[in-house]
Amino acid sequence: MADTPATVISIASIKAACRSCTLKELCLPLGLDEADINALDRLIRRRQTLKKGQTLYRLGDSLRALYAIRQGSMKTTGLMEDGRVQVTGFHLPGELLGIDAINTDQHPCSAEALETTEICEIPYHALEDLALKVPGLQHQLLRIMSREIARDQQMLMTLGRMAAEERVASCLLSFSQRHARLGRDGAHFKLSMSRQDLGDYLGLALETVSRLLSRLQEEGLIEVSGRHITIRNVHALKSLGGGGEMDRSASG
Amino acid sequence: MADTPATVISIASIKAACRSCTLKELCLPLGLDEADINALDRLIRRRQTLKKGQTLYRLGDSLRALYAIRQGSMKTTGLMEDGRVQVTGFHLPGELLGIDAINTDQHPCSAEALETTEICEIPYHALEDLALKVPGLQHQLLRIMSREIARDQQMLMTLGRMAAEERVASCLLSFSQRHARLGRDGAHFKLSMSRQDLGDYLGLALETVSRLLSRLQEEGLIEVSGRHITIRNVHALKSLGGGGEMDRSASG
DNA sequence: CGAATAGTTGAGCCTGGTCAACAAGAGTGG
DNA sequence: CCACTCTTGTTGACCAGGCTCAACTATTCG
Repeated sequence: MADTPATVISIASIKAACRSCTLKELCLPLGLDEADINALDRLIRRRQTLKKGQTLYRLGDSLRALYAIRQGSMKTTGLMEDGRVQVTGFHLPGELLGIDAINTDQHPCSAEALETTEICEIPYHALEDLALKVPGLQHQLLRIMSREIARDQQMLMTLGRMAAEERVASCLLSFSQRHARLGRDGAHFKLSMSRQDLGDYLGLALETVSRLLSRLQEEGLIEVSGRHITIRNVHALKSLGGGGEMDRSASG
Repeated sequence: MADTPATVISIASIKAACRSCTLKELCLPLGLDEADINALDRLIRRRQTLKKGQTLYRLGDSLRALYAIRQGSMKTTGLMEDGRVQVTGFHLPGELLGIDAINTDQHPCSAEALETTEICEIPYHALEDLALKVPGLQHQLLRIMSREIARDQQMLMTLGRMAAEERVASCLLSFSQRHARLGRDGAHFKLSMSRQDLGDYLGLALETVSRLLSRLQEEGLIEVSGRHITIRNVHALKSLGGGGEMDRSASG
């Protein structure tokens, strides 16, 4: 079985290559031509698989690479001295992690897999160098960072000005839209995070999240069965949650 | 008086030039050498002065330029359909506005002057082009955007997990630190925004902000006289507000 | 100087947090 | 495959932080 290593490597690298990745229109390669994607490909270190609960990096780690999610999901969390947690984001395939570390070369948050998750590792300094040579890549990188800023600011509004029920509705809509963009059913999905995680994301107690999911179900807007969510009335949900996280994203 | 236009223009452009700007170590020019700063200078459109209440751009405006604050202060605000407001940031000299618009080429928030404010306008597409040629500029741009993401995520923690008194303390510390970085007295400063603005930033009612400023004064941590704030006990304030907005900033 | 805006303080209420008990899944080993 | 345990989720009772409404005071601005 050790007689065809070249073939094995080649198959592996094709599988992981950006140019054959179904996510390339959602990820860094967006807008790049074949040659540029190949250049990007050369720089990407091959896949890494994390199991549920494993961390990709921790608060304070120095920045070595950015990470793109191929499959699965992650959460990023910030921490206060007294142990209070804020989930700063849930991340789905095609999304880029670690960009908040560029400023200080240290990660200001930790990233943990919510389920078995596959990751592409993109050495950061090489990426920056390549971005100088590939205008489309620089642009896409700036766009992704700008999108993250706009998303976070939308989240500031969610936390600062929305009532608890609105926050939960907004969050569900966001998941729904992001699932749909991945080509999945936006009306039915499974949450990969706990009620606690949702509460730490939405600035609510886990009991409140649970109660509000129940209430939204009673109101006929959704159906809940543990972590399985079915959207029953998108319109009513939107009138509560303000259209979800606005995500005038990379494809706009 | 119209007989020396050349001289007048020249003086004006020297005054506005990045290379002679006291803020260059806090702004885009950080880390650039003389030649690169000059290239950046050529691209910057000259100063514009906004009076209190004037807007630099509004939600939905298309992105033409980024803006650096030379003097004064601004707030950026997001809006919900029903009129609820979230202040997404207060901005002091040396800070860059508009980077959240890169993603969609449209500003997702409005920017309004809190007092008489001077602005440098940096045409965005020209800046992106220049960043391809000047590695230090690309890096600084990425850093500034990364810093904004880290700041916003810190703010998510403030809104999601801090009690009202902690939020106010954290906000005051942040102002204090940013004033100090501008070479001003970090222990005594004048707020340029109303209690309403602070509330819209911190996710609180304006009455709550007012009450908590009074309470912090009673507790001996600060002195308040209208918009004049004196920090009396930084340590106690930090133990409340968690060290202010972490701002391991551009100079790190 | 008067009007309008901004800030302070009080009273009462309500949303969402805390504490607690229980139920339902998920993972493990016999 | 089932029993046991541990984790996760649900629901209730009660409490309190912060919001709303309101009256009053202090500034700012014309």
